[in-house]
Amino acid sequence: MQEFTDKIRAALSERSGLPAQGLKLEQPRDPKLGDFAFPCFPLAKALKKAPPAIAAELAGELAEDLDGISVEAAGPYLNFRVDPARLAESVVSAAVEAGSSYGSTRDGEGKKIVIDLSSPNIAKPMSVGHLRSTVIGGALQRIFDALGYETVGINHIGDWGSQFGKLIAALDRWGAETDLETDPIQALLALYVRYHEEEESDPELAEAGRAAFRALEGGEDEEVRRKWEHITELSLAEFDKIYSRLGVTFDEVRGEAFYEPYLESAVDRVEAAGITEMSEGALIVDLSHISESTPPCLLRKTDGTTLYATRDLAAVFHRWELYEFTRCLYVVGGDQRLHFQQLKGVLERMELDWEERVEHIAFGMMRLPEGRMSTRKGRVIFLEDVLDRAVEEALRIIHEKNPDLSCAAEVAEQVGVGAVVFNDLRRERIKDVEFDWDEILSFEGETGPYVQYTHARLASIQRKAKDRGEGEGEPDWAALEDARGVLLRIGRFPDVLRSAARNAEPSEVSTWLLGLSREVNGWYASHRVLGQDSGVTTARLALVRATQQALAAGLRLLGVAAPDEM
RNA sequence: GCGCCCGUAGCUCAGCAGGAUAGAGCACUGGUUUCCUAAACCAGGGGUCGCAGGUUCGAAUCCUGCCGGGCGCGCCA
Repeated sequence: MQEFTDKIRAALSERSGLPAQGLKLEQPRDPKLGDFAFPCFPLAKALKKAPPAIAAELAGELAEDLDGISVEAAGPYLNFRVDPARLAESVVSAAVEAGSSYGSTRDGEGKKIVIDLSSPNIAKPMSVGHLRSTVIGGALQRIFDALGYETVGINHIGDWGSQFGKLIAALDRWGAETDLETDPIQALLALYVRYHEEEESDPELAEAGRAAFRALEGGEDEEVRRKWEHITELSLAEFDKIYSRLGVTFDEVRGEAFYEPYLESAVDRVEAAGITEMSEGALIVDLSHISESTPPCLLRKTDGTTLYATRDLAAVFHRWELYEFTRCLYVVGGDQRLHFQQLKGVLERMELDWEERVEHIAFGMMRLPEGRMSTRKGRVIFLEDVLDRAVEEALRIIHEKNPDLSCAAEVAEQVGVGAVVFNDLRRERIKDVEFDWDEILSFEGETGPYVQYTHARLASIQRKAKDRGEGEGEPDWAALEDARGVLLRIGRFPDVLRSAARNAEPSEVSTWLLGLSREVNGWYASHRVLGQDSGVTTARLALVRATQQALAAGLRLLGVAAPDEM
């Protein structure tokens, strides 16, 4: 479709003298007005004429330049309409030829994008809260891949810090009475909760926790190290089960511990920049250049051990040296805004010019109706339970609506998990979401299953056409005149992807999928594909195919399966 | 107290880097299946775009203040 917009821009640029790139083509309010619109207001000043007069004049001139595109002035607007047959042929062919890679470009060739995603903490179960980073990050990685970037998805496991000292202390004290093998994460969680319950009234326990972390960080105590490694292995094995259901893979799975050997040099590097100071016994970087009230970044505690910020600093240095990224995206909740502001603040004070390539891709918090989730207080919803219930519900509906479906269990998994994933990617990532079972188990309206269902019906028509040997004639492209809405949606996909990547916003893809589904469902309800005049059937079938593939391409980027039957 | 984020229909959200009469879904009411999957489609009601100023030919969109909600604020991660 870009061929048409390029043509319009070029002609407009020629006639107005403005650079083609800056000309913004919009969609007319009412689709009846045209396919693209150009408001003439910005030209008024330069030409010293009223916008409607400019529009009228340009309409006449442009009509000569644009072959196959009609122009009409409507007040201060210029409305363009592409010849229906040309639009149909162009959009449908592009989508069908590209197939599952429709929307892909080479925009990002030679550029690297590092994405920090998921990043759960060891020894804690994955809650629906962790879903967000995993699913948003996974979608972003696929979107950037599709645009030709080289991406590096890093799962930065929270496997380090004083909490593991606490856990080891708890294990030392109560390990004998704990079964770690049957359900390791639940057992570890119970230990963690118990530690916190007893810590306050038991100074010895608190000291044991601190001592264990010191020993862990010191690296000389083999015993402590082994316990920590065991905890890590148990947890990672559990996480992998979820990741495989979500279809998420990583290029690197690195715990914070991985950066442990780099901590000293990271601190040295910051110190060498001459921006550190001692404050109340701790090593800090002052950040008052950001604002008077920005708290300093702590690199080292009074007892000499490092902190979260130190490790993230070591990690970002390491990533820069390894990849020289174009963008380094941290898909982390908005509650950590200050942390990333401080991290970037330190890089800024070090005068590293790549500081602005580091971005915090913040997302809203997942909350329960009764408030914030809290693992310690047992106020959490486990991701596994949500997936299981969604799949169960999908299976129930399949039995009800399509009892003959052959691979029902497999499709139920695709639909159930798809519903959960899509639901999370449906709204702008920045918005907080309140967890709601009814919403997540709903498969009607603006949901993943709605898009999947649309896809399945389009796939079904193609199967039937093949059986009957229909749709092999010369396509009568003009017959797609009244599928304009569908065509324009399909044609817009490459722009949607670019925008989604620029804004690191997967919801732009979900919104597009819902719009295309709505559009094609409306068309489907009033047009029959099979059994028409050969040219009409062929053209409609091609549209069906193009739409089906476009939907599949979009769903794939979001990490949602596109079953052919459901 | 200070800082950041959010605020569009009863509910959940779109509204594309300011542009034409603010759009969907859910819920509610009514309709559509001898016809390619009714997880669908069509029709209907429902809005002072939190409030007040400002910038502009033009503001849901940009700026300022206020209100409401969320999050955060040195040795946790």
